[in-house]
Amino acid sequence: MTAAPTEPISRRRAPRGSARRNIVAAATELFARRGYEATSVQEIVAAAAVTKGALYHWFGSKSELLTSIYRELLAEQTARLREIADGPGPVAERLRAAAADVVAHTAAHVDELTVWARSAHLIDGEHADATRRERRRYHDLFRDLVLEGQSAGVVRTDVSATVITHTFLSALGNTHTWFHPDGPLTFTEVGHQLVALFVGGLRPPEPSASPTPADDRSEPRA
Amino acid sequence: MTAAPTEPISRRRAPRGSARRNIVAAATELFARRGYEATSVQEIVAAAAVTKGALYHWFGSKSELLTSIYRELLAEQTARLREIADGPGPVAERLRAAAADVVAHTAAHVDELTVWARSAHLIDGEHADATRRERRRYHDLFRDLVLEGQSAGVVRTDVSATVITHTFLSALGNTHTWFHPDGPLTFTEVGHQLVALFVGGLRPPEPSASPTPADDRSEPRA
Amino acid sequence: MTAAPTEPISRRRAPRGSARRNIVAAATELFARRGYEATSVQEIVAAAAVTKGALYHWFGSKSELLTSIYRELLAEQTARLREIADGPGPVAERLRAAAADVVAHTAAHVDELTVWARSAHLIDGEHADATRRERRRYHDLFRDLVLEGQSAGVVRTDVSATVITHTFLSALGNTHTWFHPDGPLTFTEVGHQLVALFVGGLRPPEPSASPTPADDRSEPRA
Amino acid sequence: MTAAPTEPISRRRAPRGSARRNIVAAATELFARRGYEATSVQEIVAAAAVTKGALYHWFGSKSELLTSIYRELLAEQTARLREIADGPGPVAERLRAAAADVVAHTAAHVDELTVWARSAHLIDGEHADATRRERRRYHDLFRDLVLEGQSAGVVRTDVSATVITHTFLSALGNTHTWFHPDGPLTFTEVGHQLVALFVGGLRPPEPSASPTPADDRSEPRA
DNA sequence: GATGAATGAGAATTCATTCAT
DNA sequence: AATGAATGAATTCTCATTCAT
Repeated sequence: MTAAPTEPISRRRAPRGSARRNIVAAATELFARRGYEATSVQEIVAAAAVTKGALYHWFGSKSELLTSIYRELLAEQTARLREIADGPGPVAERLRAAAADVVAHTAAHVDELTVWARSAHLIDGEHADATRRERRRYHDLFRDLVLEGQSAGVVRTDVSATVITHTFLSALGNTHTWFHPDGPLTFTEVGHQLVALFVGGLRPPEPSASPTPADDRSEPRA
Repeated sequence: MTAAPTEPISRRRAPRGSARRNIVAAATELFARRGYEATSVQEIVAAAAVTKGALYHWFGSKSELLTSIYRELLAEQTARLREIADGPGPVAERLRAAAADVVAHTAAHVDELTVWARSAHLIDGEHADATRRERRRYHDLFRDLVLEGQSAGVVRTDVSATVITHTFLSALGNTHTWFHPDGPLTFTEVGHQLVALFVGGLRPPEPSASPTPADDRSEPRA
Repeated sequence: MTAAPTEPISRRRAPRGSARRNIVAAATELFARRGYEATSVQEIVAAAAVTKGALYHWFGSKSELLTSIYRELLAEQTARLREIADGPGPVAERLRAAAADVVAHTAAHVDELTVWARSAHLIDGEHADATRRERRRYHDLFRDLVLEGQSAGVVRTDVSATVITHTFLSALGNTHTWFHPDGPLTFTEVGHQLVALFVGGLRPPEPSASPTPADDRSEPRA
Repeated sequence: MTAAPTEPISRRRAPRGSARRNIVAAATELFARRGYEATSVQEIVAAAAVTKGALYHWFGSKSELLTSIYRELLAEQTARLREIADGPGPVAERLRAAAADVVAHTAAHVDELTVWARSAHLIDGEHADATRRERRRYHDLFRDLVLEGQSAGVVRTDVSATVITHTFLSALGNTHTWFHPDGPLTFTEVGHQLVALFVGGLRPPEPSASPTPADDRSEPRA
């Protein structure tokens, strides 16, 4: 199942002008640098060198603009994860690959992801719901891989696949709050360590009680 | 008979308690539910059944109100962690206890923590800086415990203590985005699993390359 | 797979009829329901399933569209009134027929008439002036019939023909503010009563002072 | 039953400053001269020499401002009508007095009434509903007087009291569309004629069929 | 300790209209 | 005869904060 097209209503045709592209680029940059709420529509159009009317021609609202940016990212990330999950190789290998891919994608789009993490809660309406559903699908894809690992006996079963998935994705989704490019570790190194931590954490525990948890269905809210 | 003298659009009073306490309670609730930026001072005073003047009497600004809420929490959390860290017992035990305490405290104050996580980036000024420094101290306290574990050989050394700390705290700090009280697991169960995952993840990996990483100093940004 | 190319916010097409007719129909309905000012050109074209370009191809402006709708109606109504006024029969009979015709025509076109009554004051320019002159001619036609009745002694002369005319046309033009199809009376019944009231009101009063008023020339403003 | 106070929420106390008064005066004048929709909030505050914030402190919205102006008028008019209706004297006399009073009040407030007549349809929400209910009460008061006249045998019964009431009030409410101060008749003269026409129209018709119409309950919409 | 009217700058959004295609 | 992206100016409304009382 491919991601639903991100557009609101209407017809298909590649924009002749570059207005839409400029708007997205400017908004991405500004949202990342100053935050969604602290960026005014006026600033976006000024940076994109278009008029307000043009922005509202392409996006129904400021929040739809934010949502659009995130949905494009999410669609791409989902496609990649699906490819890995459906690929060949032992599940342990695919799990490691999936984790590494999340790390890489996160690194490549910290800005956009940061903005969404901070401001998603301000968005409501149809678009937001659709986005949350898509995000939910992404999560489920990852969780299914963990479940497969549990079935294969390579992933501990005393922690639910859902908790494992959320933990890993949360840790990743929060790097922006602490990672500093000027720190002693590069993002690549941090990424390796995160993958190692994740993979290591999956190993079944030493002999001790390990009740198989219910395969729960906690829903992501954002 | 002419219409009664007309009045401005405004608040509505209710039997009052302690003004300051009411303000904090109302603000906490509203910030958590709608977000800091989406909550107006007007709404806070209406919910707290006080006037704007009263709010500005107790808090210098809206952002100081947010900061105050978080600082109180942070102080409490820091004190508890310090007690655990400085307590008796083997480091492995203290690590587990610290993790469990973070989980418990997080559960008890999701709202306040969520708000800060989402909106800290909007705040600046003295108060905010001080708060960030305090938050940094909290993080360092936890990391030092991890370092102690690494020295004692009970914690893997191929992942930096900083990364371990951030990972755990991030996973915890994000529970609000996915935990559902109606889901199959109670928060207590999820908490247990998170601690297990954390503790399990700390174990040194099977024989493989494990270069001791530099004890980096990545600074938390928020 | 990346998201499909994104598209602007806009209209949606439906199987088309005659563009111009569709536009008029859609505009009439929307203007009547929500008001002229509260209806955007965008909404009109959406409802008519045409594009903005098409609307501006047929009508020079939004106000010209409104004017056009009303002028067509007015022309028809004027032609009918002229026929009745110039017809055979005693003036009393023609007066009653004219009143009945106004009632019938009003009933058939409440929407269009309502819109004009409410929004004519917003319109200016050549077209609007011409329309107001035409409307004036319609009024004069009716008034002349009343004057003829006064000369013939079948209509009271203590009230000026102008006041009589305006009163009757106003009462008619306002039915939309109070008539309810679900009420106890059908529009036909209400119409009969209005004609009866009009005709009855024309009778000369019982013996009392009745100075013949100047045949004034108060001009309709809208 | 007195008219409900026109204010939105909140407490009572006479405004210290003259801001509110100035706003109402400026708005009344501008709405009358240019129309409600054609008058911007900016123009109102400029004319009232207050800031936008002050306007929104006293009125929740532009439409609430319009509604307030009308409601005050309506309350006054209702009070006067009630006094007349409940007064002493034969019903025929009270009917004439009521009509004369409506004419006088209309003359004194053409501007405000014109604005409401033209723009009421743009207003919705709570305030508008309340206003329509109040207007409905006014209408009922008048109609009850007509009904009393019908019972007493001084008013024709072949036309329903509701239709009579609406007709008279509509004719009055529409004077603004045609009366010209520069015309041959003063408003006082026109008023006298309208009252004469109304009173004359009430007389039972010459011998002819006159079925007592159902005492209908058509609801005014505006 | 508190009030609440007033500020003033700026926010998002709407809209009739144009014009290159 | 029609398209639809783009315009640009204006619109209503919000909001944290102040200050005379």
